[in-house]
Amino acid sequence: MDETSEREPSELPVAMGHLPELLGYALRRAQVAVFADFHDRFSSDDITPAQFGVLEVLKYNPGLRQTQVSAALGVRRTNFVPLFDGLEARGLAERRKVPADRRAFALYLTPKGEDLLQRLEQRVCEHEAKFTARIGADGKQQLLRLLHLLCDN
Amino acid sequence: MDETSEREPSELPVAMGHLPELLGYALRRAQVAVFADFHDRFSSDDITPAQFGVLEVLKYNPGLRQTQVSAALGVRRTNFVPLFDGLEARGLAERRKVPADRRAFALYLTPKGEDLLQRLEQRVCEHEAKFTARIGADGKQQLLRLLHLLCDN
DNA sequence: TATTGTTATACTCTATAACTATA
DNA sequence: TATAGTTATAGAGTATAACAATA
Repeated sequence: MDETSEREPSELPVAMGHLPELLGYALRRAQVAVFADFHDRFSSDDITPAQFGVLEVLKYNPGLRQTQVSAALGVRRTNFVPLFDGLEARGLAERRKVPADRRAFALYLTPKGEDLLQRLEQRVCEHEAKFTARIGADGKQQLLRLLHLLCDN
Repeated sequence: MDETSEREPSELPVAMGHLPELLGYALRRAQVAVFADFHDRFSSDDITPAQFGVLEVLKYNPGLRQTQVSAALGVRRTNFVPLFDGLEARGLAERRKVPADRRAFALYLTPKGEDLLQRLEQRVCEHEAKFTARIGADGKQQLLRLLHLLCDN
């Protein structure tokens, strides 16, 4: 194949227009990059970011009601059911009946879930460190501040 | 209902543990917030962020091959097919045969697509302005810089 | 009547394998 | 043998409606 004529279209860089200046586009790309690294590190443990979030909330709020956990994480209560089922089936967390309200379940980590979470938290720090290395510790604090401002209105 | 005893669990704020300091968690929340606003503004035009990205890339790279467009946007070529089909069916963009390579398609905006994109771009500025108001113009530039550093390695 | 948790379901996104027609 | 585009398909993630048990 003739190199000069063949490479004609593919060697030119693609102009992205205004996309790089759009917050939504930049946020999506960054989120995909960070979640991909999370997946690389934790798929062998069968832990997704959403599952990690549930474990983390239960650690600091043992006994919270199912609907409160799902609301805090921005997951609809209907989608939270299979999400928590997976953790419970693996013995990482459990539902307990609440005498005061027989409709409700209070959620808790099991000892096994606490152990796993502790080990996960250490490795999450390494995951964070990978990206902190790219933007610096100050950069990370600035970034978190700006991201929270974006959400919290 | 007795207010003091009833509110016991729901009135306490939920502790989010380390989640607010995790880049992935903060990025996801911010992205959801920004995309929700995009959806509010553009769902009546049946335009998703991904479709807007395609139109934008075609505006600045008319005649680019299908695979190049999908690669530039981080969409697998197999998923790009129905994405572009939707735009083509609505007369916003089109595939043209390439004489030099009869396997390939070169992609173009139609005049109708150019018109729509111009109107979309104006309204995307309003969408951006909503979030820029929360973090300031400097904040936005800092945020974009940090987000790009996070991806570009 | 309203709320908690659940089921069923549907729609979008994303991911893989395999096909066709060309190169 | 490799590449461009396509099809089929399967798995997540996310959305709504409706139900049973309980408040």
